[in-house]
Amino acid sequence: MKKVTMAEVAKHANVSKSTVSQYLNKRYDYMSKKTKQRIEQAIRELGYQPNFVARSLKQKKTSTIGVIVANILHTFSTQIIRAIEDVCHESDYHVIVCNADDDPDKEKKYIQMLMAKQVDGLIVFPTGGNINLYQSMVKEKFPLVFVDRIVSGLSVDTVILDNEAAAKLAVNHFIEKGYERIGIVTTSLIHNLTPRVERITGFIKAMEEHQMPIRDDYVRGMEVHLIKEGLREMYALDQPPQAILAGNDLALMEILTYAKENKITIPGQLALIGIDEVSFANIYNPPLTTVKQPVFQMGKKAAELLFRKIENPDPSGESRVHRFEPELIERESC
Amino acid sequence: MKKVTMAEVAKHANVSKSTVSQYLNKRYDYMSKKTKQRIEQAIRELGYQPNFVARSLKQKKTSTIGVIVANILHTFSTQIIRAIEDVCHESDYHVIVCNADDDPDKEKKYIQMLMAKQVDGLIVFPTGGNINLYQSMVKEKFPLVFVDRIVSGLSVDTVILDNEAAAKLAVNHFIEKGYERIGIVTTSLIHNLTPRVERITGFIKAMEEHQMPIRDDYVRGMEVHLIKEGLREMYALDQPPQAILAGNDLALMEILTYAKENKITIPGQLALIGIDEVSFANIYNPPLTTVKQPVFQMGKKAAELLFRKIENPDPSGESRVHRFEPELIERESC
DNA sequence: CTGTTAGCGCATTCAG
DNA sequence: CTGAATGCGCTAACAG
Repeated sequence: MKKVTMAEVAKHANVSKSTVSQYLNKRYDYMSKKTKQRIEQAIRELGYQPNFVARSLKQKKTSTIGVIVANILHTFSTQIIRAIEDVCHESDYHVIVCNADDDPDKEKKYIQMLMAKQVDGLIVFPTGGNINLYQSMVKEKFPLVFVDRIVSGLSVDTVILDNEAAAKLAVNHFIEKGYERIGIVTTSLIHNLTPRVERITGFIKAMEEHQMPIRDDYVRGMEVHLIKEGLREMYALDQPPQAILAGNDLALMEILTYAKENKITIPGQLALIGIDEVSFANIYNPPLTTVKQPVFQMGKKAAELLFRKIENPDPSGESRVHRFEPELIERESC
Repeated sequence: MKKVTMAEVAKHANVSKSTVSQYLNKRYDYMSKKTKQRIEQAIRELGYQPNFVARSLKQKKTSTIGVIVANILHTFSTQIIRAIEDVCHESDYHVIVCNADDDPDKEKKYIQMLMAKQVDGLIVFPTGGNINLYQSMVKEKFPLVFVDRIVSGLSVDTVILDNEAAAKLAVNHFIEKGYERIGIVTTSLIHNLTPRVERITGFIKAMEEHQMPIRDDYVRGMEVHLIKEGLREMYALDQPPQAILAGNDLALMEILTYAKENKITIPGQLALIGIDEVSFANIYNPPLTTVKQPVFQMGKKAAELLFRKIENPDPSGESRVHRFEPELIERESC
């Protein structure tokens, strides 16, 4: 493990450190051809690699951003991460990803860790449990973008799906296909997370618009491991639902498992639509009708918003919510 | 964006910087209660956050490792990454993930970038295209661990599946179930990547052990987008295979798609086993028999090997290949 | 127990 | 066109 420094390169090339520095930063304006070549040669011979850490310290810029997802088990999270990474790599930013695991304490720890590491900005899927921390970040004008969840009363740019529209798309499709007993199943609602709440709201609104009755029995938000039990209860009703909207990919997996275990045919006995695209939607038997989020654009937008904040900090601190439109991909499960 | 420094904390608490530094590094041994409290208070009042970058520069340690995967589209890659991240977060390391996209040039760029960023070590799924670079890293004793692929002639600890065993497990299962016309389909072999080559070798050996004939027609390695065409050719034979081993998850997806498009029933008309576990194996119709890699242990092992190298650099530079045993998960596709 | 001194490797004035 | 000087924020001896 060696460590060639700029000083050694300078000595080797018979120039001063600052000349080397200028060379590295492509300020060739007033540099003689000969000097340039000597430096190039010295760098090659010594195998010199600039030290980013030292540069970061000096420049107060690490060219690194942090991404904290609430729960990496969601396909959506991983897809967004990939989109962010793509954009960042193009712009020569590095990305450090952390998974808060739906735990506000972990989220807090990661935010502090990443700030201590002097990341230039943060994209977070907020758990919602650290309002004070978020607030202080806003106050200090730390570049911050939220994804997927709205934290009310806070001025932070937020990239999010039009969740109500997503649920409506699904409900309308169910109704078009002639289904009447329609339900929605999603993961736990106890934390009032935006997507889940909005999807339920959208579901209810869409049903009302069509004058369809809404049965509480058919509207369920439960922790993942309780979903199967919830489905059992629904199926124990005298009139179980004919169609179910899966609020997200995790809920979808549970419903699929339940259907398989209980030999419920899809779409014969149960019409199914999932919000969130899943890798196997196309090849499943039957292929799964899903409501797809424009993940790549959303990730890209989040990164771009962050870059803008990093590169020209807006003193006004204005922010807005950027909604993206979902799209129904009709396949055969409904 | 403020930036409270240690100096300000020191001034605020009426002590010197080094005392604060000692406090932060929990060297309380010879510190008076009062001083300690004053420092604590100053930190709280000022909202001081230590600057990792400065510390890293001084200590020549960033507590960050880099992971470069050859191709992040493989489930295996993402699973290993998750395992590595879990282990690292426990040990307070950060992880920067890069995707070389099977491109040696990208790989090279990322290796250099990460080393410039002074990561303490690197876990890489080598593309195999940068032997010289790998060699110079070894020579400089830069902490390095390879995953999934062996680079011959290089002394680097490597974590890898016993790929031959994986293929044998599958072949044996096919044979037990009475299949005779058995094939293997995997992604392109032109780069001689370890897993693919070894899986084919394992396949052939297992067939030979059972005195089964090996038809070249049934042994195919093709780029992902050509697999369907390859399958078409296999099915145009007078005797198409009755059983196919999918060499990895990408190949499996293609086979599944082809089967669906051509209404080939599984396992009725085609028995199928995939190497690599996929998220939907359990809920697919039929549930998919797979050969599973012990991903978590492999990721953990890779991280631990790297930590050991980082923490006590072994002057001998010895290294070995760490093989992990695959496991057949029998479901219903064979 | 606490303060002083010296860098880590680099970028940036500001004189030559 | 080039070099000397200064400091980013922190740690690490070494003195008190």
